[in-house]
This record gives sequence, C-alpha cells and structure tokens, in this order.
Amino acid sequence: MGQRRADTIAEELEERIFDGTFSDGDRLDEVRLAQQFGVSRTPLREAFQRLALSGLVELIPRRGAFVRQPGPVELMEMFEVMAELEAVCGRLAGKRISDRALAELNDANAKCQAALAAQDSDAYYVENERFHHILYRESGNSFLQQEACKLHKRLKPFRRQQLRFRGRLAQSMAEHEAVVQALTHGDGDAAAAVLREHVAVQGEKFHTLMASLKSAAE
Amino acid sequence: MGQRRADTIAEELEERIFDGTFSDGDRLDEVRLAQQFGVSRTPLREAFQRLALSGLVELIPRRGAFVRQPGPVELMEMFEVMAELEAVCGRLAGKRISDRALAELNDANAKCQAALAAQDSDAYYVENERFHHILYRESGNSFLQQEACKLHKRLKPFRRQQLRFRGRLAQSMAEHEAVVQALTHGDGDAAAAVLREHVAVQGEKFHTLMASLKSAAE
DNA sequence: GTCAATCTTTTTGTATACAAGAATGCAAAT
DNA sequence: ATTTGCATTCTTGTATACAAAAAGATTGAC
Repeated sequence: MGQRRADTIAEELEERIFDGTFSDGDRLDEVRLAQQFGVSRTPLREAFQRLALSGLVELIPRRGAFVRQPGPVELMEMFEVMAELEAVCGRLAGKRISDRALAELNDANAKCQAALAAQDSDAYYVENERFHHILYRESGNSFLQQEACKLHKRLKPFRRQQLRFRGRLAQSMAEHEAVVQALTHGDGDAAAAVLREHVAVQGEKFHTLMASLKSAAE
Repeated sequence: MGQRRADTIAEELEERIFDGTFSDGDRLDEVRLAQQFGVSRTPLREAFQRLALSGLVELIPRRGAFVRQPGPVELMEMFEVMAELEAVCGRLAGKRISDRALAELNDANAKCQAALAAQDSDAYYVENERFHHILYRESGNSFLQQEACKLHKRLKPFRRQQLRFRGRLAQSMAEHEAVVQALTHGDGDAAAAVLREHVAVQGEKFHTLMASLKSAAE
C-alpha cells in the first residue's frame, strides 16, 4: 500500500539507524522528517510501522517513534540464535545440498582465501557473506532461508567489526573449509557443529569487545 | 503511533484471517472495512502494514492488500523451522533451566495427563501450549523466546487439527515426559532430539492430512 | 462477433485539516 | 523553595480531500 515513497523512506531510515545517524532512544520527529524528506506525515508513519515490526523502532502510543538499538545482552542473544539458525541450515544442507552449490561454496572460499592473502578484509567480508547466503539457500527451506537472511542483515553492522580481530580471518577461513568438507561427505551434523561455533564465536568476540570498551570507559 | 484503533483493528483482522472469514487471495477492501469498523481508511492502512510484516497479508503496490495464507509447502517449511527452534530451546534449557521451571513443566504435564484421561482435547491443548511456552522461556534467551512464540502463534490454527489424530495425544504426552526427563538430567541434546521429532511429526501429520484431502477431492 | 482503443469509474497513495492527549511552563499556595 | 494546579503548546491519531494509477466499460473498427 503506502508503497511508492513510504518504502524508500523506510529503507532510508533503516540506513540511518544502522549507520548511527540516529542512536538509541532518539525520537523520530514526524514533522521534522517529513519536511526533510519533502513529504507529508502520512508516508512517514507508514514507514515507522515497518521499522517497528523489524524491531528497529519502538512505537509508543501517543508518544511517538523511538529508535531501539539492541543492547549488549540482546545482541548476545541474537548472535546465539544466529549461530543456531546457521547450524540448522548446515544440518539440513548436509542432506539436501547440490553439487552445483558445493562448487559455489568452494568458489566463495577460494575468493576468501585470495582476499586473505591480499589482506583485503572488505573483499573477505563480501565473499564471506556470499558463503553464508549460499548455505541458507541450500537448507532447502525457503522460510528458514528468509529468517536467516533477516537476522543476518540485522546483525550486519555488529559483525563487521568482529572480523578485524587479530587472527580471526584465518580462523574463520579454516572453519569455512571445515563446513564444506563436512557437507561434501553429507555429514550435516558435523557441518552444524562447526557453524554453531563459527557464529557463536562472533558473539563472544563481541562480548569481549564490549567488556573492553566498558572497562576503558571506567 | 497509529495506536488506539489501528492496533485493535489489526488484531481483529488477524482474528478473521485465522478463523477463516477471509481466505487466501481475498482482497481486503479499504473503504468497505473502514465503513464496517466505523473508521476512516487511515487506521486501516496502518493495520495492513502490521499484518504485512507478520506475513499474513501481502501488500501489492497500487493494487491493494491481499490475504496470504501459507500453502502446503510453506507450511511444511514453517513446521520444520518450528521443530528446530524448539530443539534449540530444549538444548539451551538443558544447561539453564531452573528447578522451579522443572516443577512447572511437571505440573503442566500432570494436567495434560488428566486431560488425556478425561478425553478433553481442549484442555490438553491449553496445557500443551503452556508446556512449550515454559520451554521457550527457559532457553534463557529472550530473543529466541520471542521468535519461538511468534512462529508458534502463526502455526496455531494448523496445529490444533493435528492433535485430533488417532493416538497422537498419548504419543505427544510420552514425548513431553521424555523432554522433562532429559532436562532433569541436564541433557540438553537429548531434549533437543525429542523435541525436534515431537514437533516435526506435526508437520508430517499435516502433510498426510493435506494428501488425504487432496486425494479425496480428486 | 471479436478485438482494440479510449473514456469512465474505482481504488490506491499522499496531503492537509482537525481533534484529542501529552508535555511544558507559569503561577499561586503551602 | 518546593509542589500543585492550570493553561498553553506541541505532537500524535484520525478524518477528509485530492491526485494519480489501475480496473472496467463502452464504442468503434475490422
């Protein structure tokens, strides 16, 4: 419905929340933003609705729309769920993955390796993402795929930093190889175990990151 | 935002979609429903937005809002994901569950047993639901809990029928006992395995149900 | 009789106008 | 000085009005 402008506005706002233009607790002023986008309040309100359902914004009746960034605890929880979803994808893919997809995974891994050799963490990041999306797809369950993609996207801004941890790229690479190895042998459980650890460690890294930031602030 | 009436309208529409007043593919007429609810189009459109994000309604630009019931394939996929989510809850609960919660689970099971003895499938259904919600909570991950609840609710109208299968109640009961048993011993993996099967079988039952309906229609 | 093009009607998307609730500031009283 | 009550102001929630796009009908040609 509120489609032509409302959805582009929703994306734009989502972008600004992700990139930190708006921070946690900020109120999204209807009239201000309406003027800024050059539209009326109506499409903005429709955009707010969508953001609310994605969990990026909290709608308080008669009070307004407030940016709702996940706190450390919620973030850890989300990483934990992400880890489990990836594990499920891996396990299901063990039974269902095609040779074609296995080749794709190997290709993504090769490009990851190249990026690693070139110390190009951006390129690594891109191929890493491709790797995981192939996995979601090969779960053979498009509902699961959608859910995994949604959460993956949601965690994107928090994951990027993790890759910069010392030695993380190499370790991550090895884990990818292990996943492909397991899937090649049709061992979904092994792939699941590796993936669970692979993603869970990101949550832990994040945890230590938060802890260091906190102690630095004290 | 669109809060006072818009959200009650959203709930009402959700209700009607669940109970079959609206069936798959139906267009939700803005003006018609607006008159019916005695409001203007604005709150209705806000309600549509919410339903769209829950996946119950599809918003096609410049065309309108259409009811979107999951088809057999999508439903099977959703049951599969539900099974995996429950399994994850079980595994995590194995490490984290409290004695208090174990007692609650036993209580729910006892009431289930009573309902089973009384051939009261409605009562069984209620306690069964409680059992699962306790499990979600005891995963110790409130994000996971939320996701599990959302999907559980979404599948509600399709699950109810399954319980009427011959002998299903008794089997379901036994599975619940097995879950509590595993959790009591802190064996999350065992609980996960049982739960995965416990929920997955619902998807299969559904599958056979669909198949029988289809062959009956031919 | 069928098909196509155009015109009419309907319906969505957006803007604006209005009403009601919440926040803020000021003043008076304790 | 603090607090309580009221009034003002701002903001949200809803209704209505208008514009543009899509669906539908009508007329004309073949």
